Amino acid sequence: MAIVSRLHEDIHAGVLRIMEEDDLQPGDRVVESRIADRLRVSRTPVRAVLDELADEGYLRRVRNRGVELVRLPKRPAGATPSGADDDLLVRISHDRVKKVLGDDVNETEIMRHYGISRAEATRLLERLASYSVVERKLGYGWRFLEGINDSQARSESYRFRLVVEPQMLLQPGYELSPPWVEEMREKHASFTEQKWQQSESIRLFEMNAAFHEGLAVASGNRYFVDTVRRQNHLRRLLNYDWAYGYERVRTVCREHMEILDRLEDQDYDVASLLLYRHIEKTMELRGTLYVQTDD
Amino acid sequence: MAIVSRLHEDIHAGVLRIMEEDDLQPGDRVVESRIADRLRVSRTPVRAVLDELADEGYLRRVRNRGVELVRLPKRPAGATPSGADDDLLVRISHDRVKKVLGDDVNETEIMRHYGISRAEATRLLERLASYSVVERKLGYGWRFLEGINDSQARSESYRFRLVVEPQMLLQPGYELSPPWVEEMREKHASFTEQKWQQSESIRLFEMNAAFHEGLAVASGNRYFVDTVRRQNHLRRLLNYDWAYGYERVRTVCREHMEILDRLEDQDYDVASLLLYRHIEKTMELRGTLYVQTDD
DNA sequence: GATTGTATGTTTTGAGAAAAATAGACAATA
DNA sequence: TATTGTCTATTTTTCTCAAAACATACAATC
Repeated sequence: MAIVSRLHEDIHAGVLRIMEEDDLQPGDRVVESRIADRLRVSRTPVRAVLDELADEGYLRRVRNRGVELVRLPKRPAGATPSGADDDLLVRISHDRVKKVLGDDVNETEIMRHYGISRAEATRLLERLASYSVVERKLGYGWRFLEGINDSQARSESYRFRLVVEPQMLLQPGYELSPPWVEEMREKHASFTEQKWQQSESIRLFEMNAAFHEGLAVASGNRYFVDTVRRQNHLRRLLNYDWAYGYERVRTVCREHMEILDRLEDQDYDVASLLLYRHIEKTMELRGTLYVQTDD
Repeated sequence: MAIVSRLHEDIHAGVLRIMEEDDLQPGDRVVESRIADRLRVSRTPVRAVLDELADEGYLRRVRNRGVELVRLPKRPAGATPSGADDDLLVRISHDRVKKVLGDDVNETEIMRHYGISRAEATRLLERLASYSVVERKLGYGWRFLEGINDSQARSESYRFRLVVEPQMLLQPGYELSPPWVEEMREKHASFTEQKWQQSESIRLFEMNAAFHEGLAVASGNRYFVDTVRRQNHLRRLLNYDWAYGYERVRTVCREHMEILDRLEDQDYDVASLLLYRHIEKTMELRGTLYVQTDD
């Protein structure tokens, strides 16, 4: 009855989220069909996940009465929502940078190298193609686009973001969701308060990505959201090291908070300008830094 | 020996392009291995395409001497580069708008409805997902994202383009390719000179898409290019009718030419502003038009 | 009357074999 | 010596079938 499929993982996360959202207390009943409806899924896989949670002791199954909450499992604060697929995507990109993979690859090579099925290999390569990391050759095989990791690609990405992100704050009807702002403030605080460790860099990256994505969501325009999300994916593949120290972490957090402050005051023009400067500054730092660290 | 696969189609187009680029004259030899190298493909499929062209009488095969050009096949002026896959993509979107397909679909349904294999159905749905037209449900099946065709989505698209497209003309190092400008001028001229027919609307759409994409390419920034390309794909799925008359066609062509004029004069600021107004005007026209024609 | 438990039908996924298509090597030829 | 013709190995695609996973209907239970 263990968690097997993608669906089970998703539902597992979904059940936790719903129980939190509904502020369920120990003893409250968890209604299987409600959850299924809200996740737009049938009861079958929901039931399996509930059984799983019952086995782990978080829920209790009562014959013919369904399940009731025993205690909420705590979600790790900076839980990465990325699936197993994403990890492989990152691994492939890194192996490319480390020259483990050559300019050209074919599906069979990926299959064997990472021990996955052909279908998976195809899916991965297609996703990498959608991020312009690889492209399909006319015949068999794929090739990595040159300059994946050079300062050129990075600079293009920043210039692109400089155009898009500040403008999305100026869209008509721009509106942040207060709970999201709340959550962001908490997460940022946790970084400035505790001591900085290199091992936190992934969590920091994810928070950063979530910040920019959230700003896009508030524009109410799906194309801004798509765009920011794509750029986040791309950055996840390329900028995997946080090469700066604690000072930079503090600065980033402070700048993010300033932007939120302004947005909450509906001072969109200033917020937009601050976001512009924020991205610009990162671009400049990257520019100087990567001269040394690149391959 | 007929053209079978995607690769053959691509190579067919590639061979024609190369022969044009190299300005080959009747009697000149066509070197198989050169073409294969330039297209980054092995000789095998190139050979098949050359045989095909020989069968059609454009090339002549001489035993142990390869092939020589007899006459260049003329490419239709407004050739649509879209494959058979794209047609189905459009059909599915339209069937959705016409309510032939419901909110939710599954792969089997698509398979049966369009008489295609499972693999194809999956591919199509995944592509539609990459354009945010459908999304995978957590369990089995896919669902159309609401508002695919309502004025909301359209308005979001225009607002997004208003931000991105004018700015890309202002990127450092912006440079149009003279041959491309030349080609565009010719194509536009062909529309203003001849009588307007509704049947030309697809060709007009493709020219329009190529215009905007070309402006992006000149920015030298892959992310602008990706973005414009995605928007073009999306518009291909949604705005399939050119609902305006000849007057509007002329206006669009004139505005495009004005933008090219300014760009060639390196007057980027004005070009950017003109492009902004151009998109804005289209947005306003669409807004009034679709109130009547939308479901 | 809503919810759970159970059974059944559908849909998707996965693995493996056969077929199709492509890449690459080598000899023959001009 | 470069290019073509020919042949073989490799890769990808397609198909089929079984198994897994999911959706749904219906009876049982509170």
